[in-house]
Amino acid sequence: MSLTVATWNINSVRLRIANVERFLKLRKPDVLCLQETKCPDDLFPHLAFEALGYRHRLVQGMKSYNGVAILSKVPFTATSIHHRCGKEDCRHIEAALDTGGDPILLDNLYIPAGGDIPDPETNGKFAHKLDFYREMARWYADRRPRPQARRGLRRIAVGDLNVAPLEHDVWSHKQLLKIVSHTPVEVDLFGRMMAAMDWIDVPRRFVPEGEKLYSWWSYRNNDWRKSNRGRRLDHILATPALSGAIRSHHIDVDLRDWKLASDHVPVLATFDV
DNA sequence: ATGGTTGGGAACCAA
Repeated sequence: MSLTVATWNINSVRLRIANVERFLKLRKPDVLCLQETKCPDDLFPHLAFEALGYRHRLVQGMKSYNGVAILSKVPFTATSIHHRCGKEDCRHIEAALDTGGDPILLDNLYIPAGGDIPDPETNGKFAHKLDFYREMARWYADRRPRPQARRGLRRIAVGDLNVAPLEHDVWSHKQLLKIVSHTPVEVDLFGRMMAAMDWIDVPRRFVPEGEKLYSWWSYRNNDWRKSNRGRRLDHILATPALSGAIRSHHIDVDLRDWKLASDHVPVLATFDV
């Protein structure tokens, strides 16, 4: 079957529920992973998703900040809520998608943004971000199968990872080297997390590293398209077992122009599973 | 500089 997974930092699911519905009707992903829902679980707009056929939902939200949700047409069996760095701040949930055969494990991640100053000594938010990456790298390393079994491990990780790892994942590599999201220490830790599971960077399968690719544009630009000072902060990763199943990707840039747009746009990938 | 949330103004967070 064809499996399309979408990830979107929605920056308040209640405020932008009409945009979410419009997107789901337009692209019809099988699974949508949201970050920054900013919505306690008892207020989550379940009915809107139920009405569009997203009957399987895993939601972990809190008041004001963070929050992640997996909305799926595909049934999932096992689910996990992960607490990271000793906090319960709603940044990582996991579901096992039942697409026939072995389940496909799906991680929905909202990694800390890290604040303004890229110094863990003076900025606790940046320290938290680095700790989160270290914890994820260790967690994936512990789950990486032995080489002879690696063929079988089907896992997808998506989300707002708040790091733009490649030179052309930002509008100016040189000018962002000291800006949080593109500093060498973050890019190194991103690489360590990638190596821990042998992750494939799905969009970069289709877009060469020399081409610009963004999923986020600041609200603080008058004309985001004209200035085009973007960054690729939202990612879709897949294990080598899914390498031959990757069919296509799409970054829904035009949604940045919708009324009441999020500063992030959806990233989608389609697999033949 | 802009925007969301909370809470009823200003602070915190986003990146």
